[in-house]
Amino acid sequence: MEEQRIATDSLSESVEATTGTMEQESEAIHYDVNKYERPSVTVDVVMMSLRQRDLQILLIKRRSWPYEGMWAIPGGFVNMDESLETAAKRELQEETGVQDVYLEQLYTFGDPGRDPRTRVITVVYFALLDSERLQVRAASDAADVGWFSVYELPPLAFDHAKILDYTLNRLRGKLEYTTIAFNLLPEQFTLRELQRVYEIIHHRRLDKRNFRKKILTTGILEDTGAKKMEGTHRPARLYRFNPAAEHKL
Amino acid sequence: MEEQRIATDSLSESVEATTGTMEQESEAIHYDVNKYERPSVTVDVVMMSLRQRDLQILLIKRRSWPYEGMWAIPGGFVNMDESLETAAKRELQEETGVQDVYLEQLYTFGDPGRDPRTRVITVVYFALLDSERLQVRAASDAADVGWFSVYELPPLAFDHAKILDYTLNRLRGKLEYTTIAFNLLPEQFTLRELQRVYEIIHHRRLDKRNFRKKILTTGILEDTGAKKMEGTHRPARLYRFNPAAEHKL
DNA sequence: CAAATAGTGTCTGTTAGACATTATGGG
DNA sequence: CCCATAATGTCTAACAGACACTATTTG
Repeated sequence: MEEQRIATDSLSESVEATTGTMEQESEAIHYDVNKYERPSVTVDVVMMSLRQRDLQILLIKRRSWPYEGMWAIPGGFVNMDESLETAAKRELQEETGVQDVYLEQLYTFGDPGRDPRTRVITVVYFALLDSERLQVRAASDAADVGWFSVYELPPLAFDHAKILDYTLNRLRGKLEYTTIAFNLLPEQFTLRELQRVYEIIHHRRLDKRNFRKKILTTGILEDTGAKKMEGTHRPARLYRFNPAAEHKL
Repeated sequence: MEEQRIATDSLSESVEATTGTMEQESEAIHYDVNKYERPSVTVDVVMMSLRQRDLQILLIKRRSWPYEGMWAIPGGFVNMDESLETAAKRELQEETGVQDVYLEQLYTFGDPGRDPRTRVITVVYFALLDSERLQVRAASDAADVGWFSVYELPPLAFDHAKILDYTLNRLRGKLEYTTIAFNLLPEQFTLRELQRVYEIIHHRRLDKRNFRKKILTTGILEDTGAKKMEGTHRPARLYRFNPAAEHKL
């Protein structure tokens, strides 16, 4: 697995920008911060979770122009004193009340004219939310916030359909060579539940024996000893993700 | 291959930003573009090429504070009326005089305080330059611009070492499942030259027979019929990349 | 004992990697 | 004919995918 739990940590710390066009200035004091017109910068966060055995994302309904009444990916301005990741976490907190989730920077969209109000550059993050912790807040959703299946999306504001397309592809790609899937599950889970994560994201059925063989031989799972009993059938072993074996996937 | 030649084309066109915090405004006319303080946005471009059988990148020497005298990745402000990609292309053009190269958005760094002058958010792109076309301009390099081996870098301004680390990892990863390597070669090339690209980027030797078998069975190469004769030995077949077979890699 | 889901192994085709010799051109 | 590099095939181990039956629990 390439990413840390908070995927951008290792990179966004103290990385500095080059400022080639400023080079004619020879002293800090000569630099005029108001010399150039500046774009607005926002952060949008694609929040995904497994709900009702489906891969769903959180959208908000726009209450004003432009695209009034349409659904959109939640986002907001980056404050002058907060990092991009902090802004994304704030957005997450505001919309879902959840903290400490998998968060990864996806892509930055910055075409002029993309927002009719002013020049807006948006950095898109995506977050994966553990289905169990999310249940708590599920009921508190306001009327203009909703979870939607990524496979049955409503018409979206701006070009958000493309962003989601991109997100889903990224998620699918990383599923194979990272441990990203565990972020969608509670701490303990059964192999069947893990298989379901893969099936829902890839949108196709997998062979149970091959799946279990593949996962178990990597040694990435740890048997908790506990079992999950539900319904009238044989109980399933509960496993937990073993971060120490992360490199094996 | 996931990326197009200009990798961001399919995504950066007409994608729009959400602006959750603006929702209290109900009419366009009420929106005050000067309401919030805004960060500066720059684009940095990591330009890579194969030179002297080495993977090299272009750096510029800083002439002013901060990090005066240190080497840095070239970059500059994004103009209000140009897209991020256009800004990156402009940067490329200014530094190398080359157009129509592989260009891909990498990551956006935006921590506050990363630039002591003001809040600067930088979108980092990386470009791969065909070694042959580059030769033309090689001599015109000014004293404060230089090509450096990614394996022997000078001390870098800001946290540019981390950016390059990230870039190199991305390049290595994509080498396996995309046709990115062809962007470092002229239109026609021998199998040995292609192998060398892989060897230099992975920084280890590859087995000639296995490499050729793997590449040729994908059908991604087209025999031009021509041969490359140089030195006192058997001439090598010249191939060309067949974009129609791109999906096979 | 019926219903429901958990749990398990074999065979086969494909792929990755180790490895050595012959071919063809120029001087 | 010498030198230098191009070009080629086989064997083996690991992995991916197809495929069917037994185990354990509740009611």
